[in-house]
Amino acid sequence: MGYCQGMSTLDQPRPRRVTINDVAREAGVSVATVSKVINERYGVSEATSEKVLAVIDQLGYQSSLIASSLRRKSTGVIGVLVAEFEPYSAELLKGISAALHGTGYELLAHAGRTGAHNHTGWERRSLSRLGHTLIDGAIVVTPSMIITDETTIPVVAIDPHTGPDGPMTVDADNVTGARLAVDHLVGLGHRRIGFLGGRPDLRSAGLREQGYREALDDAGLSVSDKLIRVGGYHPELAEAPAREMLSLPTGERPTAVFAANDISAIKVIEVAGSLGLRVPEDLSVVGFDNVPESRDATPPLTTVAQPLHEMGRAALGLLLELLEGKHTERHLRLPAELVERGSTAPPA
Amino acid sequence: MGYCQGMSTLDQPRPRRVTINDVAREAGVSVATVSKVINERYGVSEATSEKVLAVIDQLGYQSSLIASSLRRKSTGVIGVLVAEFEPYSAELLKGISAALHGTGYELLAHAGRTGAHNHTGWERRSLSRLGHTLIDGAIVVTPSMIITDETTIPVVAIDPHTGPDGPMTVDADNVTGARLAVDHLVGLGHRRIGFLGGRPDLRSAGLREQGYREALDDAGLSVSDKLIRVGGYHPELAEAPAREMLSLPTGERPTAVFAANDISAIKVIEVAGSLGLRVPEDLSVVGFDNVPESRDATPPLTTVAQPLHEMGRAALGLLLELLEGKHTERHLRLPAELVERGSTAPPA
DNA sequence: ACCATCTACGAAAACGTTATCGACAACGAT
DNA sequence: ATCGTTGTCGATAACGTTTTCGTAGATGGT
Repeated sequence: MGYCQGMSTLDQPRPRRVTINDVAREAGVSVATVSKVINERYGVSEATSEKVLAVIDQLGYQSSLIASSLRRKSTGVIGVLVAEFEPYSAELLKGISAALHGTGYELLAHAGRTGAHNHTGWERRSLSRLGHTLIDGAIVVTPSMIITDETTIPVVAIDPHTGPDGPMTVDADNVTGARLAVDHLVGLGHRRIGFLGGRPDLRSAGLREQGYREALDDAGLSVSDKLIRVGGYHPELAEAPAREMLSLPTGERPTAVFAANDISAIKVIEVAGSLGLRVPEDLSVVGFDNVPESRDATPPLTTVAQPLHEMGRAALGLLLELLEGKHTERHLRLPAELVERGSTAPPA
Repeated sequence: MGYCQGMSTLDQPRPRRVTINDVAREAGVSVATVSKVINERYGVSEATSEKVLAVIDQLGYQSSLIASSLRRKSTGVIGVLVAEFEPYSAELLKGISAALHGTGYELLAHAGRTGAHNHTGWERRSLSRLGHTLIDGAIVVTPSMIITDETTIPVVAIDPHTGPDGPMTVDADNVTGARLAVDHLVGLGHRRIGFLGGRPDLRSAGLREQGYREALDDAGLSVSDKLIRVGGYHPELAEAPAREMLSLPTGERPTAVFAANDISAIKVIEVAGSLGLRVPEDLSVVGFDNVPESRDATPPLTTVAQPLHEMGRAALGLLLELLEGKHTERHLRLPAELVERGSTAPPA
């Protein structure tokens, strides 16, 4: 019996988009001309240009990114793929976002393995889904896998670079960073320095161990397997190895421990306390990452900081240059920095 | 003289997009049919559907979100506007991102006042720039201003709601949260409870003060202006008022302080220490927000937590319902929760 | 006057989809 | 046979831009 006619008042009538056509008609020119004015193309007189701009202003016209993206073949959006929104990626995002200002690009953040969907390789799927269409390029943070360059769009990874066939990368100098930490301890006079490793599947963990070994070598100190333990990125995973190492008989027990990440380092401090060891008087501890918690630990943790902000900025820089066709460095390595706080002191 | 022909080998020839046309040709059907298959529209036989799907798979076809966005008038992207990527917004993003799984929507994060561009009202500009085209709807986090509904797209704010004319909102129950904190202190036996306010321009700060006053009233305790100080969201801004309050003569000095945010609360603990007051023996302290630092303070801070994850999820839920035309609640208020840690105890 | 050269502009063809609508065949019912 | 009906399918017109290319008019040199 016919439709309910009153319904139409319910959906508030959002005003119809004002298109380039409206502007053209109002200004008495063709759409082509309007487009040229917008994009500051050559070939339009001063007079008409002003007139068109006036109309644009008056009508409040905004060009449709979607339509123009379709025509040119780029969207002006770069994607950032992170596993999760935690402080580490947040700081990177901050750097990227800051560097984005004024470039005309937008940032599309995509979190991968939220929830139970912890399938490795989510990066590849996300990239192929978004990359074909929505984004011009991507920055992927600590990928769970090697991104091969088979993707449609340029990619730069924030990750230690592996081989010549991998994607472009930006990372902090993990080896030198670790050496900074160990050199600091050596400089304080420590001779028995333990190492508590990080997540074994993370390449950065291996590099930090390498830095540890190199630093000891250079200092003429021997590397003892008894002082090296593998840990993880969770407090629980660090507890047992930390306790083992600190329970060695005096004389064998390290006077200082370098942990591959702050989470583990803080656990070391805790375990030390439970064993009656004072930090830093009886045991010095250095971490890596400079997570927010490290500042508030007791004592505040001496640690190695990655220049996350700059890394984000650099990654974006690389990506943009790639998008603009300039061929540049394929790998950028930024220096890590030692942050001296209260958890280190000369040995007793 | 002709062009340099060798150049073409330099730009690696990214394979031409495979379009819906290629699929149609290969499958021996029309593009319309392919489109119907993709979108699971009614009116295509089982046989052709399978054939088309096979071809799609074989060719690795991915439909262009840009083109389809142009045709339908929606992009399947929702934008999240945050002032900055800090733990607070990161947690919200996490919730939103988790809730996004399976909806087919993507998340476009946009950070507003990075760098020196701290103009209030950036939300409006960002919304009008993105909203017209790139995103279907937006969630804006603690806007610096009231978002009027004049925007082209649906918006829900994560913010205390103000009046009937504002946008849809989701927030934590600041008043009840504050009452939780004060009730806790009252329950412990405190009678002189101080309040250290937050950033005066934040509506949440006012609501927390209101909760403080209500709780005292209900407990039959008088509200004394001498025990109320205005602070801010920076440690420095909290120091002077905290020192004033704690320097009152014994008998007037509060035995407990409720601070409108953790930053200030931690400063209170610090100041207390410098005045020779032990926490929690001589002074109980409760904060608000449950920032990461609160867990690592000494002693660990008792505080009120906002259910950020759920708030993000709820905001997205509201937005999606709005996008799908269902009219729902315009304002959602989620309960805050008291997190009891070590900074509170009965008075001496 | 005449041609050559510019400049300013517009018509029209893309870009890759989706939605409408009409065509056509097959089929059952009269 | 005739007439709906139903079930598949394809032409085609959008969606709002950008870009190419042709053309008309103005300019300048002989």
